[in-house]
Amino acid sequence: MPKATFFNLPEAKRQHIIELALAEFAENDFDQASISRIVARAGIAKGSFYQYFENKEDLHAYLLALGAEAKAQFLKDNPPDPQMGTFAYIRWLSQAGIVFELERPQLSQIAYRAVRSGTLPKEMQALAKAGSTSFFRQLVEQGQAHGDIDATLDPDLAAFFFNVIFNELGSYLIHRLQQGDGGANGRSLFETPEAAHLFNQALHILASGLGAKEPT
Amino acid sequence: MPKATFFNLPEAKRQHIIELALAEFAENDFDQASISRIVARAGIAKGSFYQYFENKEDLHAYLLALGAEAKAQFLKDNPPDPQMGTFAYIRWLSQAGIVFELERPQLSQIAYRAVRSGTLPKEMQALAKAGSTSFFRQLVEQGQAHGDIDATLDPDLAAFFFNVIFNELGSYLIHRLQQGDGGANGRSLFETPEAAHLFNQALHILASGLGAKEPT
Amino acid sequence: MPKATFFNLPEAKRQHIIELALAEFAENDFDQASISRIVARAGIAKGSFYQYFENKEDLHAYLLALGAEAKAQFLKDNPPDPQMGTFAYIRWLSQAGIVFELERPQLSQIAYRAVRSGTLPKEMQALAKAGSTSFFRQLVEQGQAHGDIDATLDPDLAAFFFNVIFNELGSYLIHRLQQGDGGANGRSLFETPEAAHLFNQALHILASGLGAKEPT
Amino acid sequence: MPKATFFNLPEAKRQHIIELALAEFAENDFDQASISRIVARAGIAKGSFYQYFENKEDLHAYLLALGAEAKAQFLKDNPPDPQMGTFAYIRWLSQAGIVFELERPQLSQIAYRAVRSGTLPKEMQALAKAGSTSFFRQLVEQGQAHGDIDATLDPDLAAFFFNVIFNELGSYLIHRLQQGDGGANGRSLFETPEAAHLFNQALHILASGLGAKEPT
DNA sequence: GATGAATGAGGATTCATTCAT
DNA sequence: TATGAATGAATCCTCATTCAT
Repeated sequence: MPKATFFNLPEAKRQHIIELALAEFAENDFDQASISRIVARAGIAKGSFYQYFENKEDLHAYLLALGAEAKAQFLKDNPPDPQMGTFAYIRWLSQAGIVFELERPQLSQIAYRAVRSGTLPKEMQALAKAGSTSFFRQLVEQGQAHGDIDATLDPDLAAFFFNVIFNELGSYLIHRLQQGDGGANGRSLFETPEAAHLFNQALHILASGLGAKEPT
Repeated sequence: MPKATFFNLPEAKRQHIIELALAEFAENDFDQASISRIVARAGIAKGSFYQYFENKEDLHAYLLALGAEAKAQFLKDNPPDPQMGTFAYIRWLSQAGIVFELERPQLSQIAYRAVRSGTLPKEMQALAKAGSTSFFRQLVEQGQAHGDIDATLDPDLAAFFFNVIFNELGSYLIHRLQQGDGGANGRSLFETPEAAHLFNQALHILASGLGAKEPT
Repeated sequence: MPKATFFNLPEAKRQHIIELALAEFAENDFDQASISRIVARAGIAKGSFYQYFENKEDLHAYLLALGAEAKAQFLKDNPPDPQMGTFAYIRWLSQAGIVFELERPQLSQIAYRAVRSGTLPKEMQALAKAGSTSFFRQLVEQGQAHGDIDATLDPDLAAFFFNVIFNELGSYLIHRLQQGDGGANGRSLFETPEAAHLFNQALHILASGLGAKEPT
Repeated sequence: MPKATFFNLPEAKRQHIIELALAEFAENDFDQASISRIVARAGIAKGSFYQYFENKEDLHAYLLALGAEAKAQFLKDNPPDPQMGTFAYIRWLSQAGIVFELERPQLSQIAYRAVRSGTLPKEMQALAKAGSTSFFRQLVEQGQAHGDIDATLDPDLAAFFFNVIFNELGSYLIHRLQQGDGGANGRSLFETPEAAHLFNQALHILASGLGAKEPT
């Protein structure tokens, strides 16, 4: 955790540092990210950095935490219909994830790097993995209990499918939709008929593959 | 390419160096991998390394080439039934990939890192990426032509599903099956009823999600 | 340019580093000069050097700049008589060059090496070369216009004579006068009758060879 | 001196090695010249090199000796008119030097580098310098005895003028004449009216500056 | 006599972290 | 609290020379 010193900083200065740190860690893996670059750009002294943070890892962990918090807040601000079934919920979650990625690309990118790095210091790696895994695991179990998801499926395997598609679908769609698109960003990119069509198909594939089979 | 000097080395010494290099690059991304560490462990002089290889990149490329060659050989040794349909083909490919990963985990890991790094020298990156994307794209189009895959699906999106599942399923299954398993490795780990069951389910999910819908 | 860090150093330390660097680059060509040697002698950490300078080239360029500045200052402090003719001007310039070389032999040596190396970074080389060449070229043209220099001479060839004699005469005289002289240095060495005599003869040779021929 | 082994080599092989070594040392200063490159290009083993030569310096000294020998031979093959005066002799010597430089540029270049390096191992430097100095010194003394050269001049200073002009004039003329000349080489470049004119002027300058003054 | 693998000190440069002011 | 100079181990890479075969 950042030291108290950091939180005593004037809001503007703190934000400035965070923004530059986000940019650095969004563009570089942990090892490539450079404290020197951050402080140089932020215009603060090297030593000051170590008055604010324990070390490089401390800053990184803090940014990841910021990302988690921002996403949680985002989901809370875009709440699901409490009545929706499992696949509608997944649709909501996935869509929210994509919009979040479009609106806060740096936070998403840092989290993405962290999960895929293997260089993640210690607990974070396990934590992140366990987090998403157990979340989807729960989701699957509820879906099976409600009859939304094929109850004969191994729940962990089903959770794996949700997890991996959930993780990659956003990047795939964004990358694809940005092809030949000057540089629309944010929500707008995703509010096109083509986007809706692709998204529907993806969800349909998941539903067909994992959904409960109707008795014939 | 390694220099002639390297290939003139006694078999044992050459193997020793390769093994240590594989370990280093399997555990570290290109930038983090350390030539110093390799030579220290191998008990050779720093200078000797540069008698064998042009530079760090040369060694890395060689290891990737070794991996590609080993995998190609492996697939040739475990050929598919020429008559099989799309999903059977995917099953074969996926299974072969998993067994290869179990038997040569370092080679797989190095290739995996390389693809996900963006630091790949020049052509290799494009080659690898284009390779897998266009490969699955082709597979999907053939499947749609043969009636194996739902022809109404966007072929690129379907290829994405194959691609991502193909990339991640192996790691997932291996990781899961190794839980609570002292350290069985290679084929044996994968020749259990549980493994077969999970694998069948995974393929079934794909087939249900992406397969052609029977007319009712 | 050296970093701000360097200029913030205590005067004494900065001077110490500069002196050692001057010695190193005066005794070695750029490639042979060793940063390791400099820092070892200066008793500073390798890393500190790179807090002061961008890199080896940065230090080298700085020393060259110091030399250029020192020489310019020196010439300003020993101004020519504004009325003097071409040969008197050459005499003044040459004498000043020699005294400067005696007083700041390292600065002269570094500049000399730089000009003769061909390894000069980029602009400096062209600058130095063009500088001296075009400078003497101008001088010759003015001399010819004023009737000081034989107007039938190829001006470029005449400039070549000035240039080469100017470049080498100093070293020659210094080397010669220091023979059998314990170690007088600076101006004193040059303020002897012998020195004056040799210098007069050299200038006379030039004037006879290049000067305008009196109509008989 | 090269070892006996070297002189026992088949003529062709020996020549081949010499040519590549000449190329290397003509293009690089002593320290930059690379034994590795030479043996690689010559297709001989590293170890063999050290069977032929004591070390790098041995080879370098040998090449310098070859150059000296070749030049001596060249001068013997283009003998001066035994009756000519000092300036005619200088003219002949200078012209021969230029033609030699045009015909054996590598040998000239190596000698030139050696003289101007200061890195020259030990004796060679002194030797080379002393050699040319004392040669011109002798020439001047003879010229003064014969009344060709102003007897009031300091003979060492006069020798310096001959020496430096002699050393640099060739390069200057060659460089100048090759401007805007596709790539004529050898003697032809020097057999033009412009070349003759420049050469005449240069000699005339020397003669006017150093020659005996006619009593008026 | 020929080979070529082995050596190892040396080169420049980077960077997270510490510490005295 | 803020500063920023100091550190030094670590990075990749080069090259003349030696020595066992």
